Amino acid sequence: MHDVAREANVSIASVSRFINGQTVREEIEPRITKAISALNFKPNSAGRALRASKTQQICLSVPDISNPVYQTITKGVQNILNKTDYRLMLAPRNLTVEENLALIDSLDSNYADGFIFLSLVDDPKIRKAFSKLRIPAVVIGNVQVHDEVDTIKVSAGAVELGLTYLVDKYGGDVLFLNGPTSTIPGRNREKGFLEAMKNRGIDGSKHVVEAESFDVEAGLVALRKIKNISKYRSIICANDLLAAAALRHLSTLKIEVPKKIAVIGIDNTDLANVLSPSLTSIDYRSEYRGELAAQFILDRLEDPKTSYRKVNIAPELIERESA
Amino acid sequence: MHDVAREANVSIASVSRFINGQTVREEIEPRITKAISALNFKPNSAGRALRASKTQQICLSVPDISNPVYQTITKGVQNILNKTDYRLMLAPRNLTVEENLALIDSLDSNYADGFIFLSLVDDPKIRKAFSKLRIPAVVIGNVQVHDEVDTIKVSAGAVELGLTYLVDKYGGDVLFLNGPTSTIPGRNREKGFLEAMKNRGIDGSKHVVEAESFDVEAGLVALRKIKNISKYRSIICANDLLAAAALRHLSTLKIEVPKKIAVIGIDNTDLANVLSPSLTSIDYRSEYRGELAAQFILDRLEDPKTSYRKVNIAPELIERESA
DNA sequence: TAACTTACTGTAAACGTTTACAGTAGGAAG
DNA sequence: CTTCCTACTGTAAACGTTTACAGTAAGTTA
Repeated sequence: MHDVAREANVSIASVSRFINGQTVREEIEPRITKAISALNFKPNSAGRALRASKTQQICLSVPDISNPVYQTITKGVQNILNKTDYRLMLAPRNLTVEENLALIDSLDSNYADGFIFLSLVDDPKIRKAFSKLRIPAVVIGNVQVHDEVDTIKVSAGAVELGLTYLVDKYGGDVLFLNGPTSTIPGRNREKGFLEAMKNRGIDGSKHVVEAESFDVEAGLVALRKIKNISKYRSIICANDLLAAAALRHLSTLKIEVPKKIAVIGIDNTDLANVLSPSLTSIDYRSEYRGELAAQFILDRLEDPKTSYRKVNIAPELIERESA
Repeated sequence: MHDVAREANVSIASVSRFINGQTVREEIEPRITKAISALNFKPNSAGRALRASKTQQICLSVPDISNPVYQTITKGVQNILNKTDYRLMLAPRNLTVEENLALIDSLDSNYADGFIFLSLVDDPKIRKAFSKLRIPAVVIGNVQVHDEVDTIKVSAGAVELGLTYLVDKYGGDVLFLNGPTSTIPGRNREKGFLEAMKNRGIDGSKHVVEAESFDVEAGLVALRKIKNISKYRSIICANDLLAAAALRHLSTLKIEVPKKIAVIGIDNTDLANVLSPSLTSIDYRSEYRGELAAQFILDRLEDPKTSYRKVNIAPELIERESA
C-alpha cells in the first residue's frame, strides 16, 4: 500500500480510504486505480484483520460433513456468503462434547467474525463455553445455549406429521427407525414419536429401534436385529440415510415398497430423489436454513443491535414413491 | 500477551517463545502457564498472521459442494488438517472460468498459506493466473497448470476399465452417459470411451449421450431423449449421480438391473452403497485423494524444497449389484 | 473583506504478535 | 583468575493496514 501511495503520489491514508469506498478527490482516483493495477496490489488480509478487528470470515460447524443434510446446509451458507466478501471457514467435525468445546474455545483466537453452530450433542459445558463467546452466533437446531443468539429450529411435530400420514394411510403398525438417543435430534424425534403414538392409544415403545448413528451402515445393523419385519406396514426413519438403509434392507428381503411396507425419511435431502423407489421425506428446508443462518450473521454484523430472531421452520411432507 | 507477561513478571518475548514451544527458564514456565489460564489468553490470529506471514489456513476449492465426490474429497482434507492447527477455508463454488479466476486472484490477499485446487474447467487464463500464485498449491485432477505444483491425478483408463468389464460380461451394446464435454473430466472420459470402443472395432460415437451437467436431473433429461433404450445391454456413466439417474430411469421403465441392463458408475461415492440395486462403480479413492492433497500441502509448507510430487491413483472397479 | 463551512488531505499512532539483536548469568575450560 | 561457551532474557522494531486528528484549500455567507 505504501508503494501504491508513492506511485500515485498520494498518502497511504488516501489509498486506504479509496479502497474502502470513501470519497477521494476526483483527480486522484484514476491515479490510485492505475497504481493498484500496475503494482497488482491486493490488500493484505492479516493487516486488515489486525487493525480493523474484522477477519471477514464466518465459521461454520457441522457435526459431520459426510451427512447430506449438513452438506445442504453448508451449501445454503455458501449461497449467501459468496455474494459478500466474507469467507467460509469449515470447522472440524464436532460429533462429541469435547470436540465442540475445543471448537468453541478456539474461536477466542479471533479468526472469525461470526459463528454458525450446529451440534448433535448437548452439555452444560458446551452451554457455558458458548456463553463466553465474543462473536455473534447463530444456532441451527435445538442445542441449549443462552438467549442472545439467533436461532433456527424446526418446529416440533415433524415426526407427528409423518406418523399421521402413515397411520392414516397404512394403519398403526408403524416402526420407528431412530438414530442414537444420546443426540438431541434422536431424543426429540423419539419423544415426538412416542407422544404421537400415545395420542392414538398405542404404546410406541415396542415400535422403536435405535441405530448407533445416523448413517446407512448403522441403520442396516439395527434393522437386521428385527426378527419379523413383515409385521410392520410402514417405517418412519429419523433421517434419509436411515431411510436409505430401510429401502436397501427391504429390497434385500424382496419386500416391495410401498406395496408391502411403506417408508418415509426425514430431511428431504438430495438422496430422496436418487433412491429407488424415490423417498417420501419430511422436508426441513436445509438449504434455506443455511441461507437464513448466514443472513442472520451478516445482519447482526452490520447492526449488532438488531433483536435476536428465533425462527421456526415448518416441516412439510414431500410425497414420492416410497409411501 | 502484554497482560500475561506482566502477570507472569516476564517479558512479552518470553511469553511468545513459551507459546511457540521454545525453551524458557524452568522457573518461569509455571508462571506463564498460570497467567495464561488466569487471563484466559488466546493468541490473536491476525497479529500472528501479520507478523509471521502465516495464516494457518488452507484454502480448498471444489466446483460444487452438492456433488458427493467433492464432499468426500473435502472430508479427506479435513481428516488431515484437523490433526494439525491448520484451518480449512472452503472457497466459493468455482464452476466457470470466471469464478476460478476470481478465486485464484483473491488468494493474493494472503488469507491462506496453501491452496488445494480442483476445477472442472480449463483455460489459458486460469493457467496464467495460477502461475502467479504466491503460495504452494496442490492440483487434484487434470487441469493444466505450470509444473511447480504437486499433482494428484487418476490414471487414464478408468473408463476403459469399466468398459472392459461390461463388454466382457454383457457384450458390445454399451451406452455411455457422459457429463458435459465442456469440462475436463467430460472430455477425458469421452476420449477414453471412444478409444476403448475403437480398440474393439466399434464406432463409439453412436453410443454416447451427453448430459448438460453431472447431476441426476440432467442425467434423466438426457436419458429420456433416447428412443429405444432396450437395445443397450449396459450403461457406463461418467459419475455416480448420472448412474443414479440411470437406475431411476430404468426403474421407471420397469427394466430390471442388471438382468436386462447393467449399470456402472464412476467415483464410488457413498451413494453407491445407498442405491438399490447397489451401484457397481469405479473407485477413484476420493477421500484418500483429499488426504493426500492436504498432506502434500503440509509437507511443502514444512519444507518448501521438497520436490514436486505427481501422483497417479489407479482406479479400481468395485463390484456390487448393478453389474 | 472576513468568517465560517465543506470536503478533502497527510501524519502518525495504533492493532497483537514474532524475532533480530544485544545483553547477562552461570558453568566449563584453560 | 580469565576466557569462552551455553542458555536464556528483555528491548524494540517490524508486519500492513485503518483511522483519529489536525491541517488546508475552495466555496459560501454575511
